[in-house]
Amino acid sequence: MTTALSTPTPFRRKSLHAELTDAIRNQIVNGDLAPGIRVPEKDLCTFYGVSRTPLREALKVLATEGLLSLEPNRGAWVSRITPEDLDEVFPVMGALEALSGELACKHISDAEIGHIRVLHRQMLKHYEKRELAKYFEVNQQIHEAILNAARNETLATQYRSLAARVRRARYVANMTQERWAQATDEHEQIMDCLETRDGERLSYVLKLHLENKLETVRQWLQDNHDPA
Amino acid sequence: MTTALSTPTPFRRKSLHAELTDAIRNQIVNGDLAPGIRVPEKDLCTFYGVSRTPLREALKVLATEGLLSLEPNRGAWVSRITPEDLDEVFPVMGALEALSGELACKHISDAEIGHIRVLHRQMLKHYEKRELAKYFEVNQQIHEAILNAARNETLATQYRSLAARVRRARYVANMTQERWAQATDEHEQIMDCLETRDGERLSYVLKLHLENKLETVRQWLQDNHDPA
DNA sequence: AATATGAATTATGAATGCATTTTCATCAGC
DNA sequence: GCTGATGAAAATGCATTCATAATTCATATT
Repeated sequence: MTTALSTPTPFRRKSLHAELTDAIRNQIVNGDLAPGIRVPEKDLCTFYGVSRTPLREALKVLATEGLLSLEPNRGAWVSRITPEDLDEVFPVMGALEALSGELACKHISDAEIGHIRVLHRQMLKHYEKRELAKYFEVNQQIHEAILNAARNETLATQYRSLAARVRRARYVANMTQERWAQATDEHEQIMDCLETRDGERLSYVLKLHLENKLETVRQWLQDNHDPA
Repeated sequence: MTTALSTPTPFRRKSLHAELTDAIRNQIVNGDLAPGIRVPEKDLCTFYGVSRTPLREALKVLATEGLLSLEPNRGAWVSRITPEDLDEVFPVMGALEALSGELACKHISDAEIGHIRVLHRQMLKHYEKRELAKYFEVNQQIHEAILNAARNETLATQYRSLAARVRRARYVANMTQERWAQATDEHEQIMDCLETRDGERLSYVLKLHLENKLETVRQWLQDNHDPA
């Protein structure tokens, strides 16, 4: 009874609202749509060449993700990032990241550790050349790989949702040389923990790593805060 | 400059899609819409007497919350609760609840502790009379009060979202006398931690409490699992 | 009888249109 | 000059309509 087609591999095109959600989310996360600005439906409709119906569905989703705030009859704004937001979000991310470290050490394969090792070396090279953007890029890939190793989609989804909210700040946060060196050192420890599969310590290091990152982002926000 | 009206309290009627979201969420969480069943748009439209546009917006939101699953061109289903789901969700809830305990002990006021003490006594009475539904009700209020004491809306939102997903199971989970006694004892400890503001221990107890709850729910799921 | 095929039915995806609310420019009154 | 009123313009909320994909059911074929 086994044929070449015995394994079902359904392929379905994403619906428009889903694609819009992803596209607009990217626009927000990479700062293309700046925090605080209004987002009239009409503008996005003409930009994407779609009607209001699927667009509005996307806006509702992004609002529940915390990237937009909607006011009835008044439309959508890109959520602002206040210092209070950071103080709220980072502890939660810390708890989730700690859990991800713990679980990752339980489930991670040798191949995955190897892959992260490769990413780690790439990141170090970007650090030496002071290529901030590329550093961030690889950095994010490492954290993503750890998250995947935790084998918990619920955890990953929740974490990514929060990360998206603060990543907008992280992108522009210019680290001091000192902080950058420290972060790199912390990543060295993270690598160690993974290779020895020391979940408890990884949990601790990741949380610390994030707390230090909070300081960086908070600093940036103080320097660049826009008047309400 | 502080007047009676210094705190802005904008007064806006919720929009229809928001009310629908809440209403349908309740239907799902309290089991009125059972896990696994199809949810045709038309049925909900006639039930609520609304058109498809706001309804569909609500469905998108509930899908991002994990209560529904949507398949393009095929419609919506109430998410099933599998043992794998529980194994994913509970650890994440555990991490969040641990954090909430830690934060609550930092911020909770004497009045709030007093209020929780009142709820605690109520719960004990329901336990003695073996009133399961009322016990659950007050139980939930206690956890909600702790969550509020943590003073972190982000945390609260994330936690509630996960709690909603498993509450459907919790409602029907019939506890053994043994487990019930144990849970009550754990709540005694929770109360102690709050009154001594021992965040570290509360964190630990809440996590343990949740792990035990997982066992109960998992047991129920084994007994009542419906065939896919 | 069992399976496969294709038309009819039904459901969802997306665009359009109308009603209501906000916004904003203009102007009257103090 | 500032406050508040008025009406036009614009934006949002929701219903309806059209398009397209999925499902169902009758029919044909083996």
